Formats: sequence, structure tokens, C-alpha cells
Amino acid sequence: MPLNNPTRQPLVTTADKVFDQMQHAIVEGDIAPGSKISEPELAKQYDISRSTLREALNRLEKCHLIERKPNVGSRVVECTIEGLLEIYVVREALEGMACRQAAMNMTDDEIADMQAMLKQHANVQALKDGTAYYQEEGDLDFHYKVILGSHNQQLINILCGQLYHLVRMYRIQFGMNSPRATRAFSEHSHIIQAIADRDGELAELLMRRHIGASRKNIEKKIAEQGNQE
Amino acid sequence: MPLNNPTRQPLVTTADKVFDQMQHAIVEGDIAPGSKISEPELAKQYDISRSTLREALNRLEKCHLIERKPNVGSRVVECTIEGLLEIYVVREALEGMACRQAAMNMTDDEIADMQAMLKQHANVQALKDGTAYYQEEGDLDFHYKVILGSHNQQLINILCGQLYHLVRMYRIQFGMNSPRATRAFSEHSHIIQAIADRDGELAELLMRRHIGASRKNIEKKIAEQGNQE
DNA sequence: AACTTTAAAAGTGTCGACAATAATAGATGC
DNA sequence: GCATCTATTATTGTCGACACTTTTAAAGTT
Repeated sequence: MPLNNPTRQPLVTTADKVFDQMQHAIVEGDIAPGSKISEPELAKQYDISRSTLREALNRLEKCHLIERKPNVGSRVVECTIEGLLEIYVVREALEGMACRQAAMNMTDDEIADMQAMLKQHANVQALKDGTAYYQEEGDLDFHYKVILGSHNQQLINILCGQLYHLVRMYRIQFGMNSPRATRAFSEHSHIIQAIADRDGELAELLMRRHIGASRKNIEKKIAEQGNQE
Repeated sequence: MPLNNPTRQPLVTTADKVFDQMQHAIVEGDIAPGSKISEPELAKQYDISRSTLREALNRLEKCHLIERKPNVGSRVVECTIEGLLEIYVVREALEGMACRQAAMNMTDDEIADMQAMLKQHANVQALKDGTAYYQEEGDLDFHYKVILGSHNQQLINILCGQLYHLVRMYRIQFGMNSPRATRAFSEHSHIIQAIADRDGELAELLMRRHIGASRKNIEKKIAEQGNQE
């Protein structure tokens, strides 16, 4: 269930596959943030030509996972606190709007599907064996469904295609695997209710608060880390 | 004064130049929307190799000006009413947030600069010789300055780097050169006031209304066109 | 005449090599 | 010893050619 590929395009070309591999490698931290990318070296490593590699690099650049300077080369993006907060600001605006649109545009079937998903999450949480991994997947799945529910291609593209991996990369780099599990679940529940009520204004407000709370939680953690060290 | 290039990177490589030319050609309609792009043909036309052309195509794809399908090729994006409205939804969310951030993060100098710009626009408008072109430039300039004022690289990238040209393309294709001139000016004035007052909440609200009004104006025009024909 | 199958043509994906630019190391001058 | 300039090296940008896929056109069948 690749959350990153809304259109479910199979990785037909080799550049696709290399892009997919490198994407994972960068997000998971196997290729260090800020490290320089040597085209000849990586081409040899993946056993492909530089042309193909550059095609993959172009797509990585589209996801903001690497940065290119003409005649100089590519570097993996750095994970700074400012960068993380910037993304949260964008998410607050865009996912808030996506939530409003979802309340307007989602089909009844889609809403029912999302409510079913929520129940399933509730069971997992009740059993208390929901590890952080599942929680995170659940959280991502929820946000993902809301975004798709907006039925707005631009929103879907930006949020699922571009920002999604960057968010994951930050989470892994900063070691924050889905905080606030129980509260987040309750918030999800209220948001879905607002969507089911077709109350776009409330849905947007709740989603913005939800993401804003997540941002503040991160700010707090950062502050604690800063004090400890 | 290239509004599209926030970082002011000079077009150093030939792929940059071809990208710039094609961007203009597509936005201005010299390359028809929906038309297929033949790589060999265009490469011959610009007198470059296909590799270089493909590099340019990759950047056009990043701006959502063309769409690529693997093993099939590229097409210039189509301008549909739904697509235009989708963009306005995104702009309402993002520029609204940018406006809030601008109220928080702009320097006093930047605010003074924007107020000076507004006065200049007022003079031009008072003289009543402000043609549609200048009005449009002024409108874009205003929005541009607010976006930059957010000091949020993600916002700047998405709005100035990606959506900007698409918006221009739609305006030209649908022949809507900055409508609502006088009202828009008044709205600009109020927004700048809110920013100067450091009232982020109001600034966001006003910007969202401003863009929302623009969207509704377009919806009205579309409806009128539909009735006439 | 319409549909399927097959072959030719065009187009995209990939490759290796050359040219131009930037980074590095060494030499020279002060 | 340090800075500047120069030459070498390495890397990126660009090119033309080949391989594979898709599309188009033609031939054949029902």
C-alpha cells in the first residue's frame, strides 16, 4: 500500500526503480542528510548509466529530497528544525483546506470507508499492542484518505507526491514516531465526524488544530532536547 | 524583474535557457494546451540534443506545465475550468497562510517597501491610464511580495516556483487579465494594513477572502459565458 | 466491410563518450 | 609561513547512437 504513489503507477522504467530505491535510502537515512551525491559513483553503484541516474535525481529534486546547483552537483537535503516547522505550516494550511474540501466532495462510500478504518484503529489501540509503527501507519493512512477525499488533484499532488516523503524523512531523522497517540486518535475521530456531517468549516478548523498541536508538540520536544544537552 | 525566479539564479546552462523559452511559449499559448511534445522535433527546433531538451522538460513537469507518461511522451497541460478552480483552492489556503506568516515575519523595511508599492499603484490607478497589463503586473507583484514576506521557503517554492506560471497560463488562456481592478486594490490595501499591524489572523482571513472573491468572480464569468453560447 | 494479425515506422529510454566548468593540489612570489 | 596564481584532476553538462516500446499502416482473414 504505497501511500506515496496516488496514481499507483507501476515502476515501469529503470529510472523509476532507481528513484524508488534512492527515495527509500534517503528517507530512511541510509544516505546521510547533507551528503554530496557523486553521479559517477552512484551510477556505478546502481549499475546504470549517468543519464538514467540523472532522471532519477530529477524526480528526487521534485520531492525536495535533494538540491541541485548548476555545474556543482546534488546534495541530500539537510534536516533543520526550521525546515521541519516550515513544512508543518504548509501542512496546516493545505491539509486544513483538503479537509474542508473532503467534507464537501467525499462520496458517502469514502466516508464509510474512513469510519471503518477508524474503528479498526480503535480496536488496535484497545488491545494496547499497537506499536509505534502501526500507529504511524494509521496516522499516515488517515491523513492520506482525507487528502484523497478532497478530490483536488493539485492538493493531492503537493501533499502526497511532494511533501509526504519529506515529512517521513524528518520523522525518522528526528526520531519522532507518531507522538500523542491517544489524543491524535480522538482528534481523528472528531475530524471524521465533521466530514460526515458535511461541515467543511469545522473540518478545516479541526484539522488545522490537529496539525498545529502536532507542531507544538515537536517544538516542545525540541526544547526539551535542547535543555538536556 | 522575473517574478518566477525567487532565487534569481541566472540561466547559466543551456537547458535553463530552453526551459525558460518553452515556459514562456507554453504560458503565452504559442505551444497549444494539450498538444503533444515530440522530443526529436523540438530538439531540432531549438538546435539542442535530446538530453538537454529532456532536462528542460523535467523542469516544465515540475511546474505542472506538461505531463509525462512513461514510454509514451509529454503533453502540454490542458486548461480546464475544474483545474483553474482547483488552483484557486490551493492558493486560498497557501497564500492565506503566507499572509499570516508575513504578518509575523516580515521586516519593517519589507513592510515599508510594500506600502510604497501600494502608493505607486494608487497613483497609476488615479491617472486611469493603468492598462490591464500593468494592473496584472501590479497584482502579481503584490501577491509575490506577500509570499516572499512569509520567509517560508516551502511556501515560496510552491507558490512562486510551481503554481505561478500555471496561474498565468490560465489567465491568458481564459483571457482574464486582472479583473476587479478597483476592488482588488482596496483589498490589497486592507491586507497590507493588517500585516503592518502584525495581525496575522486578520491578514490570513482577508487574503483568503481576496482570493475567494477572485475565484467567485471567475465562476461568475464562466457561468455568463456558458449562458451566452 | 470490419476486425484481427503482422510488419514497418516513429518515439522514448538508456548508454557511453566528449566538452565545459568547478574543485583540488602544487608551485611560485612575497 | 601564508597567500595567490597555475595546472591538474574530477565532476557536471551536452551530445549522438543504440535498444526497446508504442503507435501507425498494411496485409490477411472472417
